[in-house]
Amino acid sequence: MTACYCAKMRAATRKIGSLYDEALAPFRINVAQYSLLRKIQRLQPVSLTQLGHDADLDRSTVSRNVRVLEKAGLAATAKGELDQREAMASLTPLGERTLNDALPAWEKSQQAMEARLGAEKLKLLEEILGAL
Amino acid sequence: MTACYCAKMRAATRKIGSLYDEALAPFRINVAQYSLLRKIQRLQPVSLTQLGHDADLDRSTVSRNVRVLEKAGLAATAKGELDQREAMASLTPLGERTLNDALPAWEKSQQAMEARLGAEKLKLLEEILGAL
DNA sequence: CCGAAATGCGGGCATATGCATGAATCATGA
DNA sequence: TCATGATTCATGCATATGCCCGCATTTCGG
Repeated sequence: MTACYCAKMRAATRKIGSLYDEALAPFRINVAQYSLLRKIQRLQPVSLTQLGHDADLDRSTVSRNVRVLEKAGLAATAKGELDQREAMASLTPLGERTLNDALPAWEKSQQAMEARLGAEKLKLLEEILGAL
Repeated sequence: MTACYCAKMRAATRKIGSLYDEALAPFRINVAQYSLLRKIQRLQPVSLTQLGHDADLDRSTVSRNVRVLEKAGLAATAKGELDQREAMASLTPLGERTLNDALPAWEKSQQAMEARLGAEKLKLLEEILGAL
């Protein structure tokens, strides 16, 4: 009986995620928050729906995750000017600073991945993940 | 700026997971539950700690996930005979039957992965995930 | 221009996950 | 035997995630 590809991916993702989380812990964010902050930074001001599309996340998930960032003072939301229904997210100065401060830790994690897998496999992994 | 390997893995895992979840939905279980049920089936009777080791999950996570399976009537726990501290998990007849019934759906999902990636990449993926 | 359909959101409900803590039990050494 | 330390769990706290529903706003057809 073959092993479950999905279960393996889930386990590997948990493991890798905990490494990134550990590296980002000094900045009081986890890798999910780091990724979301990056997306907000790149797209701001951005509606939650758009963030969800970009991150492949359910809109309600984005809504709650952004709220956590708001509570932490890293992001802020404001009603859209054109469309009053939209909640536009953007980074606070603290959010920007946190991303800057955390960058080396993130890069270190990226390098840890490269060290563990090697450039070749890493490239393949990216290709495979992209194909999914 | 390179993309975050971890974020990509997380996104890909969510996507794949939802495919398996969809396939397993008729049996009222998701892929996390399917995996846990399989592990229990393979090791039963098995302590929650051992399950956690095997699944690379926190003990408390296993504890709660097993409780969900119990509520669904798919698994049961009993105090260990040798060690009263241990909660030994095993499948109920319904759990066994559910696993049997769900097997084709799971296999279909596995085959979908093969169809999407091809045998070669899939083998690489397994190798890479194993190396993590 | 106005009512219906579409869209964007928040909240409720449920599971998954990890960490820290405290209770129960077991093992070990004095 | 008994106190101490180790082990096994459950629970509280927090985040992540998805689905569904109801509300507000926007858009669009008549």
